[in-house]
Amino acid sequence: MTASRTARERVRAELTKEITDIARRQLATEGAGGLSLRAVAREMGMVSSAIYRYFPSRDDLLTALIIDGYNALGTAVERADEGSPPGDFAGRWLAVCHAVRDWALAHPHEYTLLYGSPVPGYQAPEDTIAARVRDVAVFGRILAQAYEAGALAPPDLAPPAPAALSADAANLREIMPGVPDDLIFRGLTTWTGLYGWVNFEVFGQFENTIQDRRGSFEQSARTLGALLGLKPE
Amino acid sequence: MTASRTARERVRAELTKEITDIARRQLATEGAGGLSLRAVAREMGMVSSAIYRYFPSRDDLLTALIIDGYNALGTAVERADEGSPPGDFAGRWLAVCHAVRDWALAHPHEYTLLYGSPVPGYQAPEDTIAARVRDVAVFGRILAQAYEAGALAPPDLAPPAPAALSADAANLREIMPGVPDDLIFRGLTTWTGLYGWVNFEVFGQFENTIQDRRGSFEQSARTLGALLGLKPE
DNA sequence: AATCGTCAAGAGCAGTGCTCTCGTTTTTTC
DNA sequence: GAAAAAACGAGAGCACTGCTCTTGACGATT
Repeated sequence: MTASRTARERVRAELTKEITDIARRQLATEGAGGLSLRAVAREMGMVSSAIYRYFPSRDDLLTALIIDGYNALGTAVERADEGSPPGDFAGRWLAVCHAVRDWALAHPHEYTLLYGSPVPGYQAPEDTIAARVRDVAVFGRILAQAYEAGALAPPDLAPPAPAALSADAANLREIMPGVPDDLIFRGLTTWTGLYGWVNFEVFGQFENTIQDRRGSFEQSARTLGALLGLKPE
Repeated sequence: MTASRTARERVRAELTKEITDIARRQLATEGAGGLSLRAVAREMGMVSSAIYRYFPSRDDLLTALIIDGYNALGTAVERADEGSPPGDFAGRWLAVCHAVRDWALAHPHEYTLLYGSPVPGYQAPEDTIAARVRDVAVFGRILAQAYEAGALAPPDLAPPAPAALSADAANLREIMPGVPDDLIFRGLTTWTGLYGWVNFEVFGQFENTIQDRRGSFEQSARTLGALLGLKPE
């Protein structure tokens, strides 16, 4: 079966892709709630029930789009990271921040699917977790490498992470190997801070408040980077 | 008309409240997408079309719930702030953080309505902005008072806010009067950081990652507070 | 060549938001 | 106090949704 894909399998793969493409376009224009299997079928010249041969339910289609979204975002973040000199950790962090923001602004509805509120009645299955961690993995790598290289000079802020959190720190260390507890939690704060900003911007919370979004964002990203001890070169 | 409310006006107000109450219950159990005017009507023993006498569309019902939500969250945050000694700025900040998180965890679907992705095809009307700013107003007040009292010792992080952002800083100063530009943007970073965390937790991003959510959150809140120069007493 | 699995099509079910009309009731106006 | 006006609940109906089931045709496998 691995050898020669039958014609049927080929056309099936093509139709599946066509469905997700149309669905992604609908998603981009209408948003997650406006995604309609019937409309997709209509646009394909199919009858609505035929779609169910390819996606057993609307949620399964959504899941496919979500996985695609995680991968697209992950790829964008990875590319951005690779575009900076490996030793310029502050620059890499900033590049990652902009990659996340740029991608989110370019694909607001897909971003919403990933980091916005869960779709009504839908809950992400396990299939998504593999793709979900790609962006944060990049961040963890930067932080771990910067720490290992001794390039971090984190400011001496008040409270170190209490010992009670060491178990969670150990979990998080999978993504940031070798990093001490306190810095792990700073990293967590930094990461959620990044997405907090992007959420606010994508969801329109800055509508009448901030004009220079990119400038303010960069300022925020730099501040968060400084929190980790990342010094611009 | 202000004098004697007619019987009709009274029953109208009561029915309106009953509708929003039932809708809020539905929202709590089903989520935003599962909110159905027909279901509300059914539960009230009314015919579905009658609801439209009170709310001209589903979006208007949602708007009412959103305004209620902003007010509930605003009240919770204000109460939390008042529960701390006025001079203990770090304590007030921490109390506000926990108030936001506690309210969000207690009313996840309402929180989603406020800070999650916008509901499909729905965009918040102007009516909401009055209630929307209550929580951030509390934060701005704490920061402004702390600065005025000379209680802030913000760490010397790398980049001060560039002059290009001074216009936006001036806007934000409405909420944090007297605070210098750089601190205003640190405040913005702090605030978005808080909601970034809460979003991650409410939307299930921490599901298999963090066990001690409250502890980790507090660590993050303290770190963000330290970023502002808030020193615990 | 016959069989078996896959497929598109169509009808149909239950549900949705929303509109319109039709009597009835309440409020306002004269 | 009677007449006009406004508000109201009920009901039918439209267009739409996700989803299921059945039917008949096509393609792949033995």
